[in-house]
Amino acid sequence: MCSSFWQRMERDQGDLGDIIRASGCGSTAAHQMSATDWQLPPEPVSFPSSLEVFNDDYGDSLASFREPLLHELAGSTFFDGMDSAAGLLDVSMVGGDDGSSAVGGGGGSLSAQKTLGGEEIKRPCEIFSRVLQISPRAIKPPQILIGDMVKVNSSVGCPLDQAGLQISSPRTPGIKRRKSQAKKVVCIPAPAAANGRPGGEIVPSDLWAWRKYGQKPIKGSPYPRGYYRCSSSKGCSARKQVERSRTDPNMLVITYTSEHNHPWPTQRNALAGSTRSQPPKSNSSAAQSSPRGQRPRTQGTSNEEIAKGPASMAHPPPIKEEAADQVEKPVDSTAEEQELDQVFDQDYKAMILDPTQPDDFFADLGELESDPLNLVFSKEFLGDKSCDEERENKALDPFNMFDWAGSSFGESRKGGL
DNA sequence: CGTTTTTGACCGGCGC
DNA sequence: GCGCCGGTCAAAAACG
Repeated sequence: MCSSFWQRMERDQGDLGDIIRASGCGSTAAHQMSATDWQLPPEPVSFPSSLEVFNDDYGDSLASFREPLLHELAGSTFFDGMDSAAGLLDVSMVGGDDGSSAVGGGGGSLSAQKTLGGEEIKRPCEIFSRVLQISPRAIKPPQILIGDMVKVNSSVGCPLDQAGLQISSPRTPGIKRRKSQAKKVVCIPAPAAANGRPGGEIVPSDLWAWRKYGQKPIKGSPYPRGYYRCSSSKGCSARKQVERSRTDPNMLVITYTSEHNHPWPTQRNALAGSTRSQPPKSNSSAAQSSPRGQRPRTQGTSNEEIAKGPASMAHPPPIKEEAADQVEKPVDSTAEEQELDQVFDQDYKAMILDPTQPDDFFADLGELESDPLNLVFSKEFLGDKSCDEERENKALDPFNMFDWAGSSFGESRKGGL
């Protein structure tokens, strides 16, 4: 399929350190989950489904690609379906300045990576390559780099630049933030945005446990940016920022900063307070106007503006805590939402159970023992299929699986400044 | 009780 | 030095 990609990679290895783009290609099984399924909207919507990964890691390249989300998104048939619908799947990695950030840490191999804990994890090779496989389309021209500034190809759906997001290397004079931190930027479709779900956006979570510690409105963007830090481990300095693309609300821009200093959590370490029921939409306005600390905690989703925060993100599909994930879904979700969920479930089931999957995805996953994703799939999808319908639906619920949840977008906080 | 989200306040970098 | 802006802190309240 996309073997040409790797071939090209080898051929252009010198440039890969700077830019790697695997363009999506079209077509996959017609019954696979489509972009519309992903977004939930009832009708096809042409959105730029792209996954952009920028690595400004100063040498810590893809090898440091430890974000489960990236792996999931990249490796799952999830995006495969999206790809088929949108006809585009972009995976871009902009390496560090030293050029040593080629895929696989210079070795050109993604077959193995080390966690900070020294634990060797096998994976990216399979998963990532799979992404490439679903993208037989010709490789796009390299992104445009202006100095150290990353500029995203304008044709790409995830306009980081448009989102006002700029990643610069520490060398870039004038554009220097507090610390020269490694950053990985991922652009993914924002389902909720597309379907106009009142609850606000839905942000895909990864297998890490994230705790939201702040949200700020970003100048020039109607959407606030949420700040999350890893709560899997106390000493972990990993952080991520989630925001919507300024110009393309359908896209979410997730910026990962710092690295996790611990292995992937095999179990959510905390649930309390994380799974909040969705409050009635009616009180959202009141909640927002309420003074801090006094307002009813019922804001949540409901809203219009403030969604149930990425609480979800704080709950990576727990490899063990299915119930917790299920709670992600609003207890009092509207009929509309439930309907959408059902549609989603059906499509997703079709996808998952699709025997015609080009690759034995699960088989490969089986090799990824240390990969949480593997655990998730094996347990939630493969093992529970015989259970009751409800359980099945939940288990198959892509939102739960990827631990989607509304993020707190919207004008939420006007303060902060 | 432990964890979460929310959000105003605070801090630091940057441009003028 | 000042103001703007982004990122973080921390108190309050909610949740299981």
